[in-house]
Amino acid sequence: MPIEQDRSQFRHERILEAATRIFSQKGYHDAAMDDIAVESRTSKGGLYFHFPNKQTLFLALLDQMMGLLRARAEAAIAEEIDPIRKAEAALRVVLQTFASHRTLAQLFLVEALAAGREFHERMAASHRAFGALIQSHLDDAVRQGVIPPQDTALAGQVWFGALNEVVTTWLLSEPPGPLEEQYPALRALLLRSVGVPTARIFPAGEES
Amino acid sequence: MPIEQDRSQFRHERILEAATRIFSQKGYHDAAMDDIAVESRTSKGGLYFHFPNKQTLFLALLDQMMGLLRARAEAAIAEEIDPIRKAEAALRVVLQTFASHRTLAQLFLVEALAAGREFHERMAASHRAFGALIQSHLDDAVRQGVIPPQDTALAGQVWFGALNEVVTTWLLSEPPGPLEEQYPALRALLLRSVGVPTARIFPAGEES
Amino acid sequence: MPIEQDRSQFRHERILEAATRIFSQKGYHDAAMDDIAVESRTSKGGLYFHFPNKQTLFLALLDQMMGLLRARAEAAIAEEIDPIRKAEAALRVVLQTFASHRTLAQLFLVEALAAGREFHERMAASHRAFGALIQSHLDDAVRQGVIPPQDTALAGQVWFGALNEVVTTWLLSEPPGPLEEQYPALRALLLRSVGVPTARIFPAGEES
Amino acid sequence: MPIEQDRSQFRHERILEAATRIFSQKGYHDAAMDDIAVESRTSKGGLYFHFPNKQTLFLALLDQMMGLLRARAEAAIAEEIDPIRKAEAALRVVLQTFASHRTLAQLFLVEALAAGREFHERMAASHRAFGALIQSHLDDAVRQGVIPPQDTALAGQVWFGALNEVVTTWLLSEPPGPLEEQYPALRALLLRSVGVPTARIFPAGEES
DNA sequence: GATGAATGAGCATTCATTCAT
DNA sequence: AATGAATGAATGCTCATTCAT
Repeated sequence: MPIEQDRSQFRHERILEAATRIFSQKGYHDAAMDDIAVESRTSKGGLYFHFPNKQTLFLALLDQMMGLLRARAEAAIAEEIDPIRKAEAALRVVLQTFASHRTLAQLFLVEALAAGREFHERMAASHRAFGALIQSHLDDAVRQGVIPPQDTALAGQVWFGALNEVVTTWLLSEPPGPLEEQYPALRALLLRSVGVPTARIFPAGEES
Repeated sequence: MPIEQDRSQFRHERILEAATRIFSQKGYHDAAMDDIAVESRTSKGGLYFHFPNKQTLFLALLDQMMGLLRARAEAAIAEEIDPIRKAEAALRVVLQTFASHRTLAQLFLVEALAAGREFHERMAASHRAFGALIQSHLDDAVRQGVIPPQDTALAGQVWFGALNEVVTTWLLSEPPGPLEEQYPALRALLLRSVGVPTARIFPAGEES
Repeated sequence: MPIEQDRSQFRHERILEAATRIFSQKGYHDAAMDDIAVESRTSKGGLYFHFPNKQTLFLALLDQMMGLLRARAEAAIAEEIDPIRKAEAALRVVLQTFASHRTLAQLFLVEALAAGREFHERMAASHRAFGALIQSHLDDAVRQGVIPPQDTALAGQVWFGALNEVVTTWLLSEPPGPLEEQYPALRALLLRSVGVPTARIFPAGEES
Repeated sequence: MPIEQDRSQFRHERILEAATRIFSQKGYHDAAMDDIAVESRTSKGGLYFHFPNKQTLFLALLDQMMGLLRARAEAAIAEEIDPIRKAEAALRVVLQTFASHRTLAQLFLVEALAAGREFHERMAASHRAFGALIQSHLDDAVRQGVIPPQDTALAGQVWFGALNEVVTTWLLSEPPGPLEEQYPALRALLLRSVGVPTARIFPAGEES
């Protein structure tokens, strides 16, 4: 019954979209399953047919988003050869993705913590994953002698924390300004933080 | 009736302490006013006499904590003359304070977001305040020519974001390791990020 | 605050009465906590203040009823000296109590099983208790040589089972006839079952 | 299409068997139609094709069981000539059947009440039927002068009630002991209850 | 000031039943 | 005949907040 399957899958996705909207509008706790049912033009029973409970539905959203970020980041990284440029690419892509998906960013950076204890471990894992990604390329850079030996694990955390803060500030500011404009300065700060020579940071000498 | 006033104030504080424990144990949403009433050996009515509602009680906690952080930071800053050392002092003190008050850190960095929309603006303000503190000293450093001109507002955000991430990771890790050991490396990264000369970062040449 | 206590206790009892009515009207499962709240002129929250959940409320009812039966039976038994007469008294009193409290009987004999697994053990205990009561007096009778040695535990069960069946049939019959008229014949059957001589059963020789 | 008919009938039976298992495992209310569908390797739609609703499905089970009991009892009764022995046979067979089909007994004696109001009349009818069966043979016995004239309708009820209690106690006891061992003592009690001479009850004089 | 009983809106979840395919 | 996705009414329970005493 491919037709039925398609329809079911379509509804599945419609629910995910609706949930994204509702959760990021109202926050995890204030979002009622009823709201999501209405928004996805489904019945409450239909919702529960596709997702066993509210928590799982929210987790599905986070996982979906992690997948998106990871895929984009990996694609961008693959296009670069130089390890520093790889790390830069990861930073840039995540910033861009958040910039163009404010709703998702809201979910990922704010609501995920707000959703309660159960999600903390999951979030910690996401943060670790991003940190590890940066770290691996910084390690390459160290190996190649581009930057001095250092605590690259911490550097990964610092990069993600900085990104996180910039995006969160943007999320909580009303009205939101252009997030992407922050990228060059952020890039400069973070590159400098790991000891990338100034010459490499400002190729044409355009110190801000 | 100064005695009664004392008693009232004493109870006020007992409630705050109890609330701190309960909120950081259970999280904002899962903490019931009942729990706090019991923990503070008061009645529910008593609670509501001192605080008009749950939100306000939680806000009082955040404000108290902000006050503590601010006081400590300002004291530490006042002891330094050099602007870079002032900025460093702020960073160090906040890290130390969180390290020695895990419960407060939990509340401030995790639960505050979890508490819902109503707190977002407040949190944004806290973040801005810390960022501005760092920024002001970095601006002095720029003025003195110690570091190059740059987007010091962003730098302030980056410093706080980095700190935030490091502490949060520590909060969510089981079992928690020693947070303060991270300080030297974090300091180095952040000083370097704003262009402090390596010679100043590692005075005796002890590159890690 | 004895006044408040009184009021609270009064409400407690009003809830129990309302619950008795609703449960025996609709049965355990079809009785909604809402129904009971309305019937007891309370709010749902008020209900839950007095009883932590539906099950506990129902159990309180059963316990209350067990207490009533036990008290009446013991009082009646205490008035008799002869062990056979004591056993008879228990039988008679329980029959009478059920006859005059149809609602309670419904709850005790029908709904208690219908309420589900969780109550089975409790019901089994009630049955055992009644059986043991009969048994103890039959044992006395055996000891005194009034009736032959026999499996008095089983006899206790038989007596209660017989009573149970007669009452249940009456409960389920529409319209209900006079239950107490059944007593003499039931008494005769049960006395004969344990070997009480016919002469003692029909003192004046009034065989039915 | 006899083959299809067979298949349908086969499925019909598979559903009944599955329902028996599920209902007696979980009880009427906690048994979900979904559970039964899975257990019978059918779909929910399939279930509803064979039985219009949950109630009807459960009734079908009860009817099936009543039929089994009736058939066995009648067969056993037919083998006896003496009316007392006929009544005894009915008693013995029902006890044996319950003893060897614990699941069915559970359904018949416990869950049937738990299933709610709608089943009460049906159950009453079953009880009446068994009572009437006993009664008819006791009436014969009275007519033949084997036992004294008495309220045989009540006696039928007493016999069934006693049996019911013994079996139910066994059902609710953990772990279940051997039910059939109770038969001789139960028989003696019940025969004596209707006035069967002791000599007939213990042919070889083996008073327990 | 303090108490704690009472309120009631709110919500996640279940499940018998339906029906398009 | 059979499937299983969808429906939606029903319900037990929670908890911030109020208020008579």
